[in-house]
Amino acid sequence: MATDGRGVGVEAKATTFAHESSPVLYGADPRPGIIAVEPLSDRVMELVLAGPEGRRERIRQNFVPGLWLERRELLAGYPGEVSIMELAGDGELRFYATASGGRELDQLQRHLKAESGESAGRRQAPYLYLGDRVHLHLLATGQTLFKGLVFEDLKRLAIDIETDCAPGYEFSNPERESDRILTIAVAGSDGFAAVIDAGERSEPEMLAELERLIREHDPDMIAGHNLFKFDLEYLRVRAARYGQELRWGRDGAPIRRRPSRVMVAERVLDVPRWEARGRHLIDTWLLVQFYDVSSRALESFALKDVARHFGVSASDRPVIEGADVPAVHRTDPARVRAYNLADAREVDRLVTLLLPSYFLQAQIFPYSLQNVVVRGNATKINSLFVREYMRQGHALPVLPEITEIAGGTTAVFEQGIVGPVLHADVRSLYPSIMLAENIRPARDELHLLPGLLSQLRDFRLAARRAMAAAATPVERHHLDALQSTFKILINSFYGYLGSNFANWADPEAANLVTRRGREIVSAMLAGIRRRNGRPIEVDTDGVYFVPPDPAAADPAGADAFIAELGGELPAGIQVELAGRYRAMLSYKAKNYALLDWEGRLTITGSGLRSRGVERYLRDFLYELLTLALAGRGAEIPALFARAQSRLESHGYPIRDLAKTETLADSLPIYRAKVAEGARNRSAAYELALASGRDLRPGDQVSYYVTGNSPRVMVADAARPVAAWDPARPDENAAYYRAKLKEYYEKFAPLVGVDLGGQEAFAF
DNA sequence: ACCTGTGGCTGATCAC
DNA sequence: GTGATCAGCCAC
Repeated sequence: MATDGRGVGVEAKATTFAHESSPVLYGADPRPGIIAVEPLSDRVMELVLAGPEGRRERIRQNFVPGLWLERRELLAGYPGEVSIMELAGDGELRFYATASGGRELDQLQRHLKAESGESAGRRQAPYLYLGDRVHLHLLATGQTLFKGLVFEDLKRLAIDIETDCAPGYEFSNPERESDRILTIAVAGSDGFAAVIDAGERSEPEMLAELERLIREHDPDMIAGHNLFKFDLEYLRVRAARYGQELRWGRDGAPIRRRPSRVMVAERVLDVPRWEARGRHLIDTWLLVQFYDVSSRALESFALKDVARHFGVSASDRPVIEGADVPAVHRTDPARVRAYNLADAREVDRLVTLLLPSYFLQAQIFPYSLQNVVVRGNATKINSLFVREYMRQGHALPVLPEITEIAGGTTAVFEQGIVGPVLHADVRSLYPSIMLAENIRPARDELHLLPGLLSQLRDFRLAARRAMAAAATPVERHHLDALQSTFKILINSFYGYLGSNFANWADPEAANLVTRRGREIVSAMLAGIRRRNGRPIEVDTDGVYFVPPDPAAADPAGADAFIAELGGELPAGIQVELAGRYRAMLSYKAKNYALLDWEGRLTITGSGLRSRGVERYLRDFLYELLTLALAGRGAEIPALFARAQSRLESHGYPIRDLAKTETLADSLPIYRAKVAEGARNRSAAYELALASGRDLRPGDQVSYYVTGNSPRVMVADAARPVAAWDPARPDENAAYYRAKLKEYYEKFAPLVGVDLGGQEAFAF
């Protein structure tokens, strides 16, 4: 084995332009072809490198970890070996201390914690310790993963298992002897696919065969849907039955598991972390969680629903009407195999859709692929600052004090149905303000932020231009992934300024950005009004308004109107026409419905389309709004009557009546909060507790309401959807009818339907 | 040990 | 019944 990999040939395909040459963005070490970085021991890192003809080589590097200190005196009395370096500049963290190995660094950190009484990461801590060794090594060396490679250079293997379930139980449990693994399907990017079948092998033989396949195909990444919470755990527990481990590491090391939390927007998920040395483990369920933060379009996170959403359902999937498939055809081995293989193929297609953006980020940020996925954008941007300040021997500032930051303007000026409507939007409002006014963090002595931001903007423009000129669809796809990744980063810089846990955050600068934003939007509103337009609703960087005359609603007229508006705004601020609509229902702030000129309806806002609302109500509202905005309001009472009678005749599938909620607290914490009176009881948690399953934050519970009265305590009357029996439908029709009626009475008058007679007098 | 932000709406529960 | 509070979801 080589001791230094610089001579290793890399079959890298050149990307279209030289963005990777920016050391601040990509790190100062251009070493290409790094597939993975793994701690081999306390003092040695192992790099997996792309070699000729798809081969993989391994080299070793010294690992010299360090941490930052405010004062030398903190080291007083520390018995271990430390070498200390004084840094330039005004930052408080002005000493960098290196230890001889990982264990020694942890020991040093414990000393500092005891000495200062503060743990790392706390605002007052006089030191900065980073526990992620791969991160630290990449920071210190300026290396990043995947330079000079394209996504397709990585060898992928998708995996999925089907398991048995004892009669009378709703879920498989690996601890139950009978609930053995039925099949294991694998599908590789090299076209390889196979199903390991319980009909042909004993369970330990199946596990050994899987291990052999992994060794043979030697994938750089192993992916699965719910891999972390289900498949790996299931395989591990079954393997343990036979005294086996899952030796999936590149060097044959067993995979390791540890508990972990992942923050996805407002949610905290309990997801264990798994490591297979020298390979990346990818859970598409987790990728989908992050995707959904911006799309909010997924009905469920189950593989088949997600595959359908992305249009990647495997064509060879057996068609089964109605219910969940595994339960139906577990008894039919051929179907289990086919279904299982379809799952694995879908997983691989999801990986190719959702992972490339993270692949590109891993070329930039000094993190492992797994951590690039789970770390927040502000944390990742912080790492760029740390890396460059470190390279220049510059001191780091401590975390700023927390202050309140005011947000964007939100307002509704008119409610009800209006039209036609234009949507004017300031292009990249906050980044544009930051660039136009040269807003940067006060503590950024090296002036990194303005450079990074303008560089990213230029790279993005270059990528978009190259995209337009791309010779092949594959190249265009790469460039699109690149430009959209840059866009995500560009939009993260404002959030960075306001972040609570970033060394160069600057609440004053963040407040300046939002204040300018409010001023710009208010200037835009004034411009619309001066031209006799009617603003309907505004949110942060965009305005919906009725133009002054019908001609301005035409494409040409709208463009001209928007151009005039834009002409009045400060230099560097561009207004664009974000949409033209035939009609709009303005309901409340951040809540509206739009009908475009092709007759398509889009609904926006939690009050109108939350997944927390039962599907039958959402569908009813969708149809109601479609009729209302199309000028067919007279048909709405009949729509209501149809839905009412359908409820009476149990005509809705239970899925349409059910609510699905995501658990946010762990069950013990929920119980404690309820006991203290800190929160109310809630149906989802009560059912989770009653199920006896090990449900965690991030898991979902679907339930419906039983009983006869419209006024029931939901937390008591709820039953799991899986317990619903079509032969004896016990859903509370009175409850669901009352909810429908409330909805009707709330929205019908808003869209101009006269509730008439008794209904009207009921007020 | 980990963590980007503010603003807004609704339903369920519970105290009054 | 009413209002307060919490939790959950969503827009940007």
